Amino acid sequence: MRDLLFGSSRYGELLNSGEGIPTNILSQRLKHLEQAGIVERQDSTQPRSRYDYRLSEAGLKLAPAVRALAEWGHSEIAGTRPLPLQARRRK
Amino acid sequence: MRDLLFGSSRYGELLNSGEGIPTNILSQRLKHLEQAGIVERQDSTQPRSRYDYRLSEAGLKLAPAVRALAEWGHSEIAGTRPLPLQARRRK
DNA sequence: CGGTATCCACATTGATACTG
DNA sequence: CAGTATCAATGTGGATACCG
Repeated sequence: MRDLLFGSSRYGELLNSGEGIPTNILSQRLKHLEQAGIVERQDSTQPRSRYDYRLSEAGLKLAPAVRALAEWGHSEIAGTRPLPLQARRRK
Repeated sequence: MRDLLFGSSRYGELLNSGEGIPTNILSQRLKHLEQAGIVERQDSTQPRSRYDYRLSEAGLKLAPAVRALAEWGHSEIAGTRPLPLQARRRK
């Protein structure tokens, strides 16, 4: 969710966003989030990409919570990074 | 954490706060949270109580995140209740 | 009152290999 | 590129009984 909020929309981007998440876990999470109505998957318009993942309306509403958690982490847990100031614009 | 934020400070209160949480889980979570520096336990000054649990400084800083999550739940998930407007004052 | 001790079920993560 | 399949390890939650 954090990565979807801040620019990633392709599977490969999520996979290499620094988490080191395995492919099966990522795919499982995306599936769960999609079933929960938080993430939407659509065919990609981009050249080398097949799908675009984006947050649904309900998912976008979680942005403040994600941000609050990230800020807490950054202030209380060493080695965690702050979030970008703005969610990246949709293309 | 939610219950600690909104008035509960005794084990029994947390146990009967509507979650239906078993004693072993509650105690385990309190232990974890204490080790994580989010919750503090101290001897109670109250008559029939032995301990008081309260959020540490770091724990209190999670309040906005807890609130944001609760608000999301209340707006998106049927049957979840909103949070009180204010955290209850310390006695 | 505030916990432990068991025991079990299920969820979650992860590494790794493979596929259309 | 975007996944699935497999297997093992660990985490998490829950019911229930018991304890000082």
